[in-house]
Amino acid sequence: MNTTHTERADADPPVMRVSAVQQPEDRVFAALASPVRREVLRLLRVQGPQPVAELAAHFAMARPSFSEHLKVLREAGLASETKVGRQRLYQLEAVPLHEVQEWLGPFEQFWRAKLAGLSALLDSLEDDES
Amino acid sequence: MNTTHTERADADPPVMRVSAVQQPEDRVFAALASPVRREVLRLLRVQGPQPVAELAAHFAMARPSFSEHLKVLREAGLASETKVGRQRLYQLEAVPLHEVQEWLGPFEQFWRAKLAGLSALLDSLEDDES
DNA sequence: GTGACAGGTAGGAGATTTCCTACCTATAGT
DNA sequence: ACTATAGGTAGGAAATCTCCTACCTGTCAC
Repeated sequence: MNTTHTERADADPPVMRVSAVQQPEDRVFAALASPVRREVLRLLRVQGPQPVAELAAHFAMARPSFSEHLKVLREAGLASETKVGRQRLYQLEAVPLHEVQEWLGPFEQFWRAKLAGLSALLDSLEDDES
Repeated sequence: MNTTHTERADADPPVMRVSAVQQPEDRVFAALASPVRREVLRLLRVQGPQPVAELAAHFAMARPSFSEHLKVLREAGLASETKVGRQRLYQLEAVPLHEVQEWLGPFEQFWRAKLAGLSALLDSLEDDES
């Protein structure tokens, strides 16, 4: 049948308003949106902690630009720095990535179904609340 | 004279240049960067396929703005639409999320170590690059 | 001390994102 | 045919992102 009432829409259900202050989770997802920053995280993972210059060598951009990327990673909690002499060792902080993983978790059955060609299972899940 | 001939930097190792054309993976991560779009994906997951109006009811924004968000999700391959009469049913397409999951995979041991308080293990992995 | 080096901040240009209002297309019902 | 509904596109304002050059701070070497 039709829906119970006409679209009263934003009165009854919880309406999402994008808050001015960024939630921690938002910062993490936003940080991952840049290919440069994802590559930095990968480098920190496979090569371990290293100074800025060593990381920056992989990117064709001016140093201050790269510095900004590091700042975004720091503020998302994805990297930390340790001062060693006049250099700063950057280190991967992976815990926030765990939150991303947890966000993805509930979706897993869907792509699993799709990848296994089990569209039937998918459909049954989807039609379940109708 | 700011020529940087003292830096071996971008000669030897592969230098990352952010390509003008967005890779498919970039689109997916970029799509996930918005809290609005993540919430849309969640709604499609827990409530199944539904028309635009039903989805839009959860957000305090004008319809065309919401329409743009749907476009981003479509172009990232995260949602598909099916015309049904004069409405369009949007459906979750979860497969691209699998790629995100796979990107996260190699980081898992790091947050596992951290969450278990096994910093020792973490350090041994990091120093492994010899 | 002076100078070189590592890396950050300041401020701004240009591109992109995000939102808006106005308008268009397609379908359903009368 | 005419009107209402569903939802998209067009174009633009404002905010944000990404990059730059110029400059500043802190540390090592002399």
